[in-house]
Amino acid sequence: MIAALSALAQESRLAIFRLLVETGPEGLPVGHIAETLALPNATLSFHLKELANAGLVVAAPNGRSIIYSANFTTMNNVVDYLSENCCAGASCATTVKCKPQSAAKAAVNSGAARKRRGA
Amino acid sequence: MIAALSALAQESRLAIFRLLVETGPEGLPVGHIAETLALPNATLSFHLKELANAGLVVAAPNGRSIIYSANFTTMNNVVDYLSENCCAGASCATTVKCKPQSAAKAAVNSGAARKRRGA
DNA sequence: TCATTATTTCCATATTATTAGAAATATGGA
DNA sequence: TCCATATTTCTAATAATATGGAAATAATGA
Repeated sequence: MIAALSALAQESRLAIFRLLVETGPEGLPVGHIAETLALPNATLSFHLKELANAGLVVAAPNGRSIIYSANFTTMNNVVDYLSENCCAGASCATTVKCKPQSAAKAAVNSGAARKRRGA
Repeated sequence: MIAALSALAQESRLAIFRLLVETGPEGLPVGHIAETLALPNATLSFHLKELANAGLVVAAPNGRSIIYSANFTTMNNVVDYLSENCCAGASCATTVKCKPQSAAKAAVNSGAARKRRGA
């Protein structure tokens, strides 16, 4: 749990993770992330490793690229944990779980959802 | 947002915050927290300042003590933000918000809720 | 005012995180 | 095999965070 929170508590990594969540289950190659976020290769590689260690992202080699994608299961666990420790359980117990990836992606692509993510 | 995540991404601070959430809105004096968690004064003071800077706890001087309590509003914002960035919005939009403090405290004191918090 | 209690600030030290250039590795195609 | 592309590892510098003893501050009551 500390590992996941720690991984997200960093500007670049939070940006990487958000990008991957927005992208959905198909993920993105490292080079594309580097270009989008203007991060040097070594720096990005370091942060991706941190995210992967925390189980927040998953790597899938594909030809000479490596595709990274968000791990929604881990993120659900984080949100659940914080909900329970914030709200002390019962009053947040009706939280609706995240749909797995295809549903999540559809949600991302809706305009209303996108608007709120700027926060 | 980074500040709040960063504040929670540390063993001692997460323990402090959880203790204050469990305690509820009446909060605890610093000395009581120090004793419960076996933390040296200076160390605890440092971590409480971090939590306060992140807006996760609030300090209220009371006689020669200072009472710290959890700030549920900030924590709700954190959970909301992560829900939107994890679940990409729509599928988590029905999340029930935490009741303010008295309700949260009641929830804490229910056995079922307590059981789940061990995670 | 003085003693007591509660907490913070000061300080030094130790540990861990972040950054990014350059070299190394791995893959696929000519 | 050789080249180009994609990514990681190596390395080292810098910065930030964590720790806790000791002194300082603040508040209460005698």
